[in-house]
Parts: sequence; structure tokens; C-alpha cells
Amino acid sequence: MVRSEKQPMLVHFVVGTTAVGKSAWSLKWAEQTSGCIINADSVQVYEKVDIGTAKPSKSELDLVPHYLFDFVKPMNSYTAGDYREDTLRVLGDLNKHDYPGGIFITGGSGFYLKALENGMFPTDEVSADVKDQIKSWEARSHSLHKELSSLDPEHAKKISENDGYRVRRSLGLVLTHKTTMLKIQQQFEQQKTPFPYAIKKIGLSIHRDELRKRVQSRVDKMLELGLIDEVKGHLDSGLREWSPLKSVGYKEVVNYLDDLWDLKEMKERLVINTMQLAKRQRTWFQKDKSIQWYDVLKDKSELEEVCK
RNA sequence: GGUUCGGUAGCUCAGUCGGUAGAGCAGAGGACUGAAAAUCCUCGUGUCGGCGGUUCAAUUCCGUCCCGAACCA
Repeated sequence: MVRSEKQPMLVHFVVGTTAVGKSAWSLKWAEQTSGCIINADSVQVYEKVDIGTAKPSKSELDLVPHYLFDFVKPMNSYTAGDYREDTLRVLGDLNKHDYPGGIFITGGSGFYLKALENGMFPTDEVSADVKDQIKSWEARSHSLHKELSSLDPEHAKKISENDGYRVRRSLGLVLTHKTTMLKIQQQFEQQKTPFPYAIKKIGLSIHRDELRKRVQSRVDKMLELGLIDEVKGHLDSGLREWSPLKSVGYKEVVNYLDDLWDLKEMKERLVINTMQLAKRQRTWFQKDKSIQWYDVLKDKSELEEVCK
């Protein structure tokens, strides 16, 4: 792990679907190399949500330095932009102190990793006036997608009119910047600076049937650890509307506690929704051709060597 | 044993006043620059329980048998 003065610091991205074993694998290597782990999971950043996010245990967190886990306070939000900023700050500190061990940025949030590597174009805050304008259109059942189409037809074509979240966000940006999304993007591409460190991307994969088995037993384990009580506590503390409670592993338990589902149904939905999440993660990472993939069952010996 | 109601996609069901059928869920694939574990898009042939009958034509009507459920004995 000795590196010459001229070479940029190397960071590992450890990616893959949920429950494939990224955390355990990273922890092992971080221990062996006296390295550290930086979280790349959009839900493990939040405090309080421990069991349903499969957050590392206290003893695991103590084995090697862990960054960006368990720090966003209840009812606060966190974005991909925040993640990029925080991660670059952590990496900057490690670089400054000439960190000797392996650095493992581990998690399944593709959007966060893309934001980290490629940057986010800087945007102005959407003004209250613009927000009001959008709200008044909505109140009059005016199609926001049509409005976006007239302002930025090219971008509107890429978004479904049913994707209310994206339509609203794009409309806000286009109105605020008084230009098109493409121009915002082009301007950003010209001025952006490349990611300042060398990246090695390691993807962990597993056959779908095997993943399902792991997910099933993980769901059972989470319930044994008291997931239902954890969620009940969060609801009692008024955190129902907090975004991590809407994520896989939490929204199903909320439905159970609301008596919409019985225990069996909740367990089934936990497994199904986790598998569907895994599919979306797979779709995201498949696009990135710079990831070196390893099957955790078939490529065991290769996985013993990757970081040596 | 009798009566009634059911048997249609992997599951739950809709429907066809007779012209061989479609939703939700599941499953598969995909998109995605500040909620991303979120949000959204695309993909539907299945002996319409079996066998007969009527009919130009039956999943639809009739008969019968099988299998469920409920009620009556």
C-alpha cells in the first residue's frame, strides 16, 4: 500500500446489490490493510434507522475507521450533492495525512457514487416565487409536464408525465435558471474538474436465487433483532414522514403496524421489495463498464487477491 | 346424500347478452443530476376444470362428471 508521491491516492469503490456481502468484504480488507471504510449507502447515513438498513454493528464500526455512517439527525434530509461534498472532504483529509491503508467506498447507491465521481452541476436555490408558480399550476390541475415541454421540450421528452418528482424538479430548475437542462449541463461539463483520485471499482455479484435466499434469512434476522420495535419507536417519535422510513425495510413494517398487512404479508413484501431494489441496483451498475465484477461464490480465489 | 355459489395468466379476480379474453400483484427488461432503499417507463396465448350436446361458431347456453366453499340433512 506504499504509493509514490506523484501518484494520486487510490480509492476502491465496492458496489453491488443489497445483501451481496459488500460490507463484510470491505471490512475484511480494511482490517488487513489497516484501511478505512466510507459509506456509499443513501440510507445508512441516517441516525436511528439501524436494523432495517443492515447498518454495521457498534463492534464492527470499531474495528476500522468508518466514515459517513449514522450521522444525519432525525427529520433532516440528505442529498447526493451533500454526499459528494462530505465524501470529498473525508478523502481530502485522508490524502492530507497521507493515509497508508486501503480506502473502501462501499455501498449500493449508484446515484451517490455517480455524483461523487462525476460531480453535480451547481444549481441555484429554487425561489419561493417559482415554487408558488408551480403550486398554482398544480392547484389548477394544469399539466406541469406540458409547461416543461413549452420551456424545455428536449428535456421534457426524456421524462414521463407521470414522473411527478422529476417534472417538478426540472421545471423548478428551468424556471430558476431561465435556460434549458441541456445548457445547464453543457455549461457544467466545460468547467468541471475531474475526480482527483484514482479509482478501482469492484463489483460483487451473486446468482439471483442465491441472493433471494440471503434476503429471506436477512429479513428473518432483522425481525429477530427487533425491527418491528425499532419502527414502532420511530413512529411514536413522530418520524413517520422522515425519508428513511419510506425506504425498503421500513415502509413494509409501517404498513404492518398500520394493520394494512399481516406478519406473513409483511415478510413477503420485505423480500419482494428488497429483490426489486436489487434489480434497480443491478441496472444502474451494469451501465458502468469500468466496474470489475466478481461472483462472490464462484470467484472466491480472485476475491482473495484483488486488493493485494 | 341434497341445495347453492365458485373453478379464467404464477397469485387474486374481472369479463365475454355466443364470434377463442384483461386488470392488479408477481416476474422480465429499462430510465434516472440534490427524496435515489426514492420516482418512473416498457413487456400479457392462457387446453377460460374434464367430457359430451345445441350451434356456422361454445370459455360463454344445456347436460354430465371432477374439484373446492358454504348451508341443509
